[in-house]
Amino acid sequence: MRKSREEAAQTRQRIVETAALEFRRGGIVSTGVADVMAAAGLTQGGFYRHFESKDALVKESLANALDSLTASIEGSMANRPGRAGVLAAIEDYLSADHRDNPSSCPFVSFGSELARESQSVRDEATNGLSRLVNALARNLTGVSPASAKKESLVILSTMIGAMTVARLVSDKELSAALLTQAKKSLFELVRANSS
Amino acid sequence: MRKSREEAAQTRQRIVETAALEFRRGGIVSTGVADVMAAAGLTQGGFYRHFESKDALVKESLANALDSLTASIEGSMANRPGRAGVLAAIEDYLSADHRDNPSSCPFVSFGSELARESQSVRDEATNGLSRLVNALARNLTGVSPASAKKESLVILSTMIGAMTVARLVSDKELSAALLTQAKKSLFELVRANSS
DNA sequence: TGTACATCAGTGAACGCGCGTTCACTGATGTAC
DNA sequence: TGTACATCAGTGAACGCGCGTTCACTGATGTAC
Repeated sequence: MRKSREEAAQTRQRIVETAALEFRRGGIVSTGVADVMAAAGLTQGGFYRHFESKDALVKESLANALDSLTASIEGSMANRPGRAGVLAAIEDYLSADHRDNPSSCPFVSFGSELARESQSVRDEATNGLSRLVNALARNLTGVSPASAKKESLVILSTMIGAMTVARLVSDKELSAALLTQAKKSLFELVRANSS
Repeated sequence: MRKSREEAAQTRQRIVETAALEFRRGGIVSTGVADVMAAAGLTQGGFYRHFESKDALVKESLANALDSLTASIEGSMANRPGRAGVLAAIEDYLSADHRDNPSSCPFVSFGSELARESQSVRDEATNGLSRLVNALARNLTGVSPASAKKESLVILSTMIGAMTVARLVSDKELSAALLTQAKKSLFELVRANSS
């Protein structure tokens, strides 16, 4: 039954990535350790060979999900210099595709649950948010770095809020309007601050 | 043991109001029926004399919380005509007091959980959001009613997103900056659209 | 108006179930000589 | 290089516990005459 060290490391990574998806899909509290392990093709008993607790998995999978999100936003900005890159990132983030995709922004998937998580999980969320802020700020040209970071905070707040509400409302038109109006408003903000 | 009809109706109302607070404090999934009943000074067995299921209580308490929020925002706008009222509502909503108060906006307290709730709960959330949108739009003078509603969607998205993230980050300065920058940005938005 | 009975708000214990975590076990991997 | 043994990744069952819901019961309230 014992697997090689390399296989074990791969298994561990698979659990983290599976958890990053499952927690976003079903929420942190509602998704059990057994759910994650089953989704990773394992039985629950083996979980504690890799992690100290569910909390430790939440922390690691959150870091993983936030890295994915940052990479995704950097992908949207790639080859689009300065503020054009930010416009593209906003466009992609606030798309209907992103809304309907469960493997998306962890702040949207379980943002209100994070406020009730452990200190270490909230620290991880804070670090991940800072990475996002920096990624956006790098493309917010024409203002000081400090101003670019402040502008990033507003952009992220609006994107996360609009997407959170667009996900929960049961009216499709209202949901689409939330994304459209947030997009339009952020476009104006990003363009206005460039001059 | 039996209580009069009037007393029973008061008990029911007390359960709804207690639940509206407890669900915001602890989240929907993590707060049990027994928790709510105990907080209301009752034992869990009596719950089903008043409600068909936990889902029915979630729905009613959500409506109650959203009514409170709308009343609170209308209170901020009272005696401040037009856009000045909206500025006051934004100021109050994005305050540190509001962030540190668990009995606040349900979209912040359990917004990401709502996306996974039943259709009827999401319908209630949608109706409540529309009431909020209308309350704000009434004070957004100088533009058409349709434009005022669209502007309200952006204001609410930014307020909800900023507050959600401000609640979850463990860095106090970052949390304060999120509220401050969102406030500043929305003030500019509300003032710009008035002309 | 008074009385006999039905109703039902609320209690407290129990139901089946799933949770996070623990543990005995298996057998392939890793290590010591 | 080969062998004997220790290690440990993963399994499957069990632990105590809390969940949403049900139910028998109590006794004050409501109703019918």
